[in-house]
Amino acid sequence: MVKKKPARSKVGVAPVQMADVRERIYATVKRIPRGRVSNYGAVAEVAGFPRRARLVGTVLRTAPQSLRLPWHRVVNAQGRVAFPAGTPAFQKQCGRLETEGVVCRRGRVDLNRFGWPDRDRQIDELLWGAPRRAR
DNA sequence: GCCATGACTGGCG
DNA sequence: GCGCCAGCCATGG
Repeated sequence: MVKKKPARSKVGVAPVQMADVRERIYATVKRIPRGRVSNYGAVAEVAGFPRRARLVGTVLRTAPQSLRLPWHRVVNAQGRVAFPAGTPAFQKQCGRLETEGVVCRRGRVDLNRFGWPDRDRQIDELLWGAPRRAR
């Protein structure tokens, strides 16, 4: 069976208030444990806004520095740093992750190992019957 | 108020 | 692994 469309339509997406959205996203990002990483889609979902990954990016980009958010713990769904390789932000993010024990090679991290929440790993176990250690 | 932009994502070649 | 594309949508000029 061919899944035709990813159905990325507005259907099923609840309307939200940005003030509330920001609060929740800030809180969610703060909840990411040290030494773990999450991705935009996951943060959005945990915060209660499924399919709003891009919104997380926007919120983080416009977040005041004074909040001291652990934004470096958020990467994209491919487990890669969202900034272009070589940029200051890229290097800073990668560096901070390594400081926390997250292996960041060429802007890439292993979500199976460091991903938060653990849903991905659980899916992996469902598929393979046993935890697979990524390298 | 319109329009381009982007810290996204998943599918496909 | 990489690039391109379509869909989505808040932000900023």
